[in-house]
Amino acid sequence: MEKPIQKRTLATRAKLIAAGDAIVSEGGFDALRVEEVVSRAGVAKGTFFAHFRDKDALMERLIGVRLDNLLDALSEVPAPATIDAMVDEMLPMLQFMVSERYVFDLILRYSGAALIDDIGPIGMCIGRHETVVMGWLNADGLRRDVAPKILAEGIQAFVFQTLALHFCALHSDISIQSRLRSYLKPWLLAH
Amino acid sequence: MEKPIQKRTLATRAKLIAAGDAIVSEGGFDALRVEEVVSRAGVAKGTFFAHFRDKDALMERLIGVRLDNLLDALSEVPAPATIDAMVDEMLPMLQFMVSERYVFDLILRYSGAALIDDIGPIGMCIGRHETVVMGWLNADGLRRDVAPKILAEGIQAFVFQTLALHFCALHSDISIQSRLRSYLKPWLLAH
DNA sequence: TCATTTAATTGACCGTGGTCATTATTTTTT
DNA sequence: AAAAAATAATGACCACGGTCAATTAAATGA
Repeated sequence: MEKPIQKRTLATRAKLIAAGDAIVSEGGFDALRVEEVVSRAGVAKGTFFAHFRDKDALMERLIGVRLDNLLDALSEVPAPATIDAMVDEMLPMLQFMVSERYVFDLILRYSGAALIDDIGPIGMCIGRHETVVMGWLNADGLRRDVAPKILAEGIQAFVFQTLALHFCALHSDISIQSRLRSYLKPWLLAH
Repeated sequence: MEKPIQKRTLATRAKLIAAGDAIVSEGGFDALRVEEVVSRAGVAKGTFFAHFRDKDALMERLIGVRLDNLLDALSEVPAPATIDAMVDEMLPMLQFMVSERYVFDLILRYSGAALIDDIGPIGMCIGRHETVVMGWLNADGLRRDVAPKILAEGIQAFVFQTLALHFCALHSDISIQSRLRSYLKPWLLAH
């Protein structure tokens, strides 16, 4: 069903991604310029857009790789027994998400799939995260009156709320962890 | 403490806002171009940026006005007695928020204040909304074990989650109302 | 009223993402 | 192996947000 992709195509794409990755590790995601990517990759500008719909599509891939690494680690750990432990496990991923405002905005925008058939790397990661978290919801003391799917979606909602408020000067006196805990305890605990 | 603002300044700003408003009502927020705004207002491009930090600052004002109108209506109604009624009351505002992807993204990005002293129109509206909603939380049957402030922030989180999923093809089979209800019932109801 | 200071306006210019007709390369057909 | 068809790469070009030194108009002081 798949058309055979030329080796040249793969090579070019790899060069573009490598170039983008290098730029990001030097100056952060916000510093990435398409012109810089193509000049480092040694291709013309048009080539970039033959491989990626737009700049954000490359961004998504670069961010997706990092999220995937964090998720690999996350899916290894045993289900945390308390909300505090749950928050602690999620912390590295949250810290990456707020490492740059640009990154957070992008994750927010692409966390849902735009079209059914082009769910991007970030959407995939959010889905993976939801699955991992859903697997934690059998711990003792957690409520059983709500479907795990809804519970997991709620956790997502609170994560995004927490991170959004983190960027807000008015509310940045509270740490990410303690704010997230203050949402998750009433959401998840049986009472 | 305020420097007296020239009448000319006010007039120019009003012309810019009127022009922007006209463009938006003709073609939507996404269709607004700064060049078009200044040409309709009969001023030079630089003038625009003397009045607004950037394009989004005008956008925020235009969206803010519409949100304020919706909030005026919302703050008039008596506190809804059920979750269903609560969702129904919020619906007009939610529908505006998802009227354009562009609008939703902008509201999301500016719903928190960037700096303590420049909380923008959208941030103000989100704050107003939170206050209105917080006033609803004394209804019978709602939980009392969580601070109203946290409860209200949670409602915000679920609203954004609901709207985000609304834009996601994978999840758009469920209506905004029913999804929001499925979050708010477990969040707000005593059990 | 005129000179001086302060504030508003101008528009040529720039950075950067994205397009597309043309050219070059690879694959398929004969 | 040559011709034809399909795919990839090119770079001049455009759109559009945003900047800033120069200019013009308004407020203030004498």
